[in-house]
Amino acid sequence: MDNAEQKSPQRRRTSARATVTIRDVARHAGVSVATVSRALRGSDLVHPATRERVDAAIEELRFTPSQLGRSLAERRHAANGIVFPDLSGPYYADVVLGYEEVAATLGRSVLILSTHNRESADEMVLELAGRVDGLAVFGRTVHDDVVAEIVQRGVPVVLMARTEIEGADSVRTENVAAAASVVEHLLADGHRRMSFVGDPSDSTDVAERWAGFRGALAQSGAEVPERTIPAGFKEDDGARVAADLVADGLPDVVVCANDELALGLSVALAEQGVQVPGDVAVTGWDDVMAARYAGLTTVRQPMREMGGRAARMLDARISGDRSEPRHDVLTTQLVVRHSCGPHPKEAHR
Amino acid sequence: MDNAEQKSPQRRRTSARATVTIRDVARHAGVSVATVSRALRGSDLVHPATRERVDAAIEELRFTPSQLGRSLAERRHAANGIVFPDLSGPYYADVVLGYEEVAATLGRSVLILSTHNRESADEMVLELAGRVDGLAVFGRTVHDDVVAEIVQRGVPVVLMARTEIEGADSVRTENVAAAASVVEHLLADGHRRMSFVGDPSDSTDVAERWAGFRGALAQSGAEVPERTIPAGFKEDDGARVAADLVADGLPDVVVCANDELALGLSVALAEQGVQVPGDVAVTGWDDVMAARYAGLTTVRQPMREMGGRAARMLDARISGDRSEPRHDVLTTQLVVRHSCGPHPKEAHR
DNA sequence: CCGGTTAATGTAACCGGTACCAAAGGAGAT
DNA sequence: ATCTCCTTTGGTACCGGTTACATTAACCGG
Repeated sequence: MDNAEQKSPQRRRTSARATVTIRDVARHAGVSVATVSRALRGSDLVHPATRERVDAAIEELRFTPSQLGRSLAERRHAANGIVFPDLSGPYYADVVLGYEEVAATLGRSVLILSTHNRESADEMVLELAGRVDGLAVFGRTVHDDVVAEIVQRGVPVVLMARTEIEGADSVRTENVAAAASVVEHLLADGHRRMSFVGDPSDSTDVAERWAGFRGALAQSGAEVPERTIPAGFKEDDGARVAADLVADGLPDVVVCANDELALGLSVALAEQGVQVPGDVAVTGWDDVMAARYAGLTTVRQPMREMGGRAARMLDARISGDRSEPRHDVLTTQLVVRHSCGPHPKEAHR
Repeated sequence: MDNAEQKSPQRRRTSARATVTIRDVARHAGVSVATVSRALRGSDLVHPATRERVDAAIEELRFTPSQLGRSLAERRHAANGIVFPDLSGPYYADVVLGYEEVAATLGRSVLILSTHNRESADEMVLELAGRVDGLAVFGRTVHDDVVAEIVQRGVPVVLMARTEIEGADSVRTENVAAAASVVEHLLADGHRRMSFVGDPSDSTDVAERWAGFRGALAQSGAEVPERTIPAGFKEDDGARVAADLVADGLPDVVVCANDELALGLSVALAEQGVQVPGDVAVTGWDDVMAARYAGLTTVRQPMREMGGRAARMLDARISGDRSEPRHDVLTTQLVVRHSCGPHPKEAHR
């Protein structure tokens, strides 16, 4: 016993930053570390009087249990990760919001990682996977084999807005039918020649929207464009497209892969003297806040719910759910505003 | 030696999820754990041939070092936290974006926590503080004494958009002069009776904007309202204010504490037949994307840079910088748009 | 052929918790 | 008074890495 005290030669305790450990508390309270641990966890195997002594020691030493030690012993991180291509724009923020909200409620911290277009993205994601109990991955941020590797390592993964991968849950929004409803609405308004702006190879979502767009046009007998007008997701990309459109001749409608694109396009068109919706109708996708103020016709997606659902799915897997992977599809909603032209309501009802 | 093998009775290894540890690798490569560790860290104290054997073993066993074990041994988390009142709205997302971008570059993971208005916010933040090497705290999300506690615990803290606290760095944006410039611009346009919407007790920023607003009005000799029209930060809050304004009589200008408020207010006014800027001018703050499309006069703040700077400050502290706390103030910029009335440029130039 | 270096590796003690198992002590039963 | 049984507590082996220190082997000049 005396020896034990000798062994830990208590460095100058003047006021140095000596992190307080559970052993310090135990010594101070005159009990064993096991008892302190039990008191911490609220076990009922501790005598009230003892618990009081321990609590007093904790208070006095200002002890805070190390999350690291705890996690290592419990073999769990109590944290989930979420991976994004990019956090800019209003779209992703909502997903994170929903995710964080639910995760926090479930007692899990949230680690975020935005891959931008860094080459090191794959490594960063793998590293992240080693710090969490579960991982939500948005879109095509990482290669399929990286996701497979993580799944294979035993870390639950849920994919968001991305094609399914063996062994992982997924949540996405409905695109095909929504695209069709956009087209149908436009057709009913008398529009015929439609272009689609966006790059289907960029994301599963865009690919599906393009497919739905083509399908609906084909079914109606209207002219189906052979290819999309390729573009990214930013306002700048929209502006660039505007120039080409004016040069090449305007269609009746430009259906855009997202709102930022559509908004950038509209502004650029206006600057070149093209009236929206007078000369050309424009639609977007996402229903971001700016779309409301710009009067943009668009498709609303429940981004926040998507995040929340991803967090819940992960929680279930981490908690031991071993059922077949789930693949949820959230419904979307056409929001008609001014940018697709005055709707002749009388014409169809 | 034979005994050692007995001791770890290798559970069914059919295909079970037996996490591979550094000791497995060591055994497999026929070296000690120290050597494996050295090989992992890229120490030059490992013979090339040995390194090769170790690498082969790592590859074969698909070994990934546990971040937990590593962090515990190294006594660092390699992660930073960022705390928000709420992640909704375009404003915070930008800060997180800037923060994450820089933190990732510096090799630190990012943990986010949104306190919403949960009662347990304080505990959650304290818990978070135990998982990170440094913490960025936005606005009045947590009480001063909680921040002080964290600082005192030795965790570097940087405050964003919040009054300074002993021992912590801070970054904020300039408010007083910006508010004055808004007022001056409006006065130059001939406006006189101005109201301010927002709750100064809500945030340091709002308090400073209100102060700058009053100061500039007082200096010009114009009438200074005694109190603000209290409101939160959401579009709904703006809509509620609109009703009161119409009932009580309109001023010439309504200066709002942020853009969402201003936008919600404008729409609600329009619905009640009040023209903006014809009957009343409206200004906001933040310059969110929707403000551009709504033509809202506002003040632009470098949110992204604020986040980035916070991340860099934290990094310096974590890396051992012991200099006096820094308090950075970022400059803001008045953005004049349609909502404050046609600017009679000729009048003053 | 030998003491002194230097390179390469092994041993084991941490890091800060959790939890299994054994042990001590008191109450109640016989 | 003795024997169970139950409550409470202590000792200690983990969790999975890092690293100080010891050890061994090879190489050097004299």
